[in-house]
Parts: sequence; structure tokens; C-alpha cells
Amino acid sequence: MAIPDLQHPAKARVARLYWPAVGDYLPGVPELPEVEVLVRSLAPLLTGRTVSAVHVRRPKLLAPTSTRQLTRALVGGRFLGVARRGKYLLFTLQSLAQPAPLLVVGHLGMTGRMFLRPAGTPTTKHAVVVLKLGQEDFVFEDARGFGRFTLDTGALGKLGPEALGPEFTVPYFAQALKRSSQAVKVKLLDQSLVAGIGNIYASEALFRAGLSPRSPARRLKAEQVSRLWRAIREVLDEAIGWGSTVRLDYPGTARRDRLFYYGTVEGEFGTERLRVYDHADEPCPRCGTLIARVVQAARSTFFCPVCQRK
DNA sequence: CACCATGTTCCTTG
DNA sequence: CCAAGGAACATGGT
Repeated sequence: MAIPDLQHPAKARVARLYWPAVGDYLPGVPELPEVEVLVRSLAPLLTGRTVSAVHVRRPKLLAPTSTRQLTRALVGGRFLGVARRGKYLLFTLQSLAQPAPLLVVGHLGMTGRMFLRPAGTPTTKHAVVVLKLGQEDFVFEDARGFGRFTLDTGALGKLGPEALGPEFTVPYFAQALKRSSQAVKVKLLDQSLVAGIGNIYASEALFRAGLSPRSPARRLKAEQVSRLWRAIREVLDEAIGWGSTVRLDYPGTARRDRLFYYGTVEGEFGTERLRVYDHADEPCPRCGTLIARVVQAARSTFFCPVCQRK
């Protein structure tokens, strides 16, 4: 299937902010590419910095770690690095409390954000954790509270291979899909099968591969599995590339957070990126047929009924 | 005001 | 034990 030209869409539109300023929330949730871009931007800002104090505003998001445990572990600690596993952020620190490097596991949930801001800035309404780093504060805020910031690493063990990693191979993918009668779209969201894909890029990958989201996973032919595997890597790689080419301004003022893009609202934030997600009843960029929206496993799926026949 | 959106976890059912 | 399906969680937006 010919891959439509993403860089020069026939009908250029302007995107809306992926993570707008607080008080201006729009649909959209961070997946692997957004977390990767965030990790790359946070790593140089945090590495080497020492935590002088910890303020916990919403202890629930640390569970099962207590405020006291997190504080004891982090105060006096020094950041060694920031990495990513699936949609999780991994912060490693040299703690005063123990000789071995300490791992803090973060997750943005649906509305989480992490950024640095000058020390002394008033705490925002949805702040979960604030780490004092001398001249600056590292802030994790989350309006809806599905995110995490914890010493508990249990969730990591349940993750399948990284979507962009060497262990996610075509043979592995084919084997994993063969075991399920569920729709392929639903399986793409299964973090134990492959880690990092969420609702947005699942629809995008299936569109790129020209496959129906409703095909039962085990019915895909070898050639279709290969195409989907390739589409997943391309879609995620491209999204990371877009994010990392954008200047990384951290929030503080509205309209300066330019990290992530998607959507169709007119604005000054860049060019439309996504081809089917949230585009119900708009023309398919490839054939012009109206994009359909269906619900699978209680999540919206967007696809072109013509380009993505069973 | 009722309902929607969403990632993850937990619970139930087969 | 596993696969599948659905509820629960939380809360701003519509």
C-alpha cells in the first residue's frame, strides 16, 4: 500500500496542543513517543542534580510507597539518569539511604505532566510531587490522578518487549497474535504483548498498515503481521522525531508548551500529524472516504472503512 | 446534570 | 493456569 505523504497533507491543518496548559485540557494522552520525548528532555535537566526536599501533595499516586518512604529515599539523593520503559519513566538516583542506585517509577496516566520551573513558583492546583533542586523545582502534576510516582517497580515486570526494541521482532509478534481471538486493535493496547502503544498510535499503525482494527488477531496472515510490525515502528519513530524537533519550552505560561501535537483545531502550533485518530466523519487522507469511529473494549477506534477492509 | 474520555488494575466468568 | 470482558479509579469538558 502506498504510504500517504505525511509531511505535505493535501489539506494542511494546524494542530492543537497535546498537553495544553492547566485549565485548557483537550483529549489526548501520552504514549511511548510522548514519554520518550519527555525523557530525553528531562535527562539533561535532572542528571547530576541533588534533591534537597520533597513535597507530596497527593500521596495516593505514590502507593504503595508512603510519603515518608519516598522522602527518606530521595532527600539528599542525586539523579543519575532518566530512562523509559513502555509508557513509564524511570528515574535513577544515588540515594543517601542505600548504596545501590534507587529507582523511581513514574507514569503520566492520562493527564500527567512533568517539568522544571523556578523555585518559589506557587504550587499548581494539581501538583502531585515537587522535588526541590536548589534554584529549580521538579514538578509532577496530574489533574485526573491516574499517574504514578513510586518506588514500586512491580508494574515493570508485567510489560512485554519494547515496541521499538530489539526483542519486539516479527516472529515474536506473529506468535503472540496467534494466541488471541480478540480484535487486533485490542491486542495492540495490551502492554504485556508489546509495551508503549496506546489508543492513538494503535489506530494510526493499523491505518498505515491498511488493516482492519476488527480483524481477529489470530487471523492475520504472515504478510499482514509484517506490515503491521513495520507500521508500528514507523508511526512511533516518526512521532518521536516530530516531538524532538520541537523546542522544549516547559509550561508556566499558556501557549509555550510545544512538546506534543495532534488534532485539528486551528492555531499556531504546527501541522496536522495524525491521519485517523479523532478524525471521525472527516475524509480519509488516502481515499477520501469518511473515517469511521467504533468502540472496542470501551475505547474509540478510528479507521477508514475502505483502506482498512478485512 | 449526566455522561464521556482515558491507562491500568482488579475482579469475575468461562 | 489463561483469555476475555467489564468495572473501577478521578475529574475536567461537553
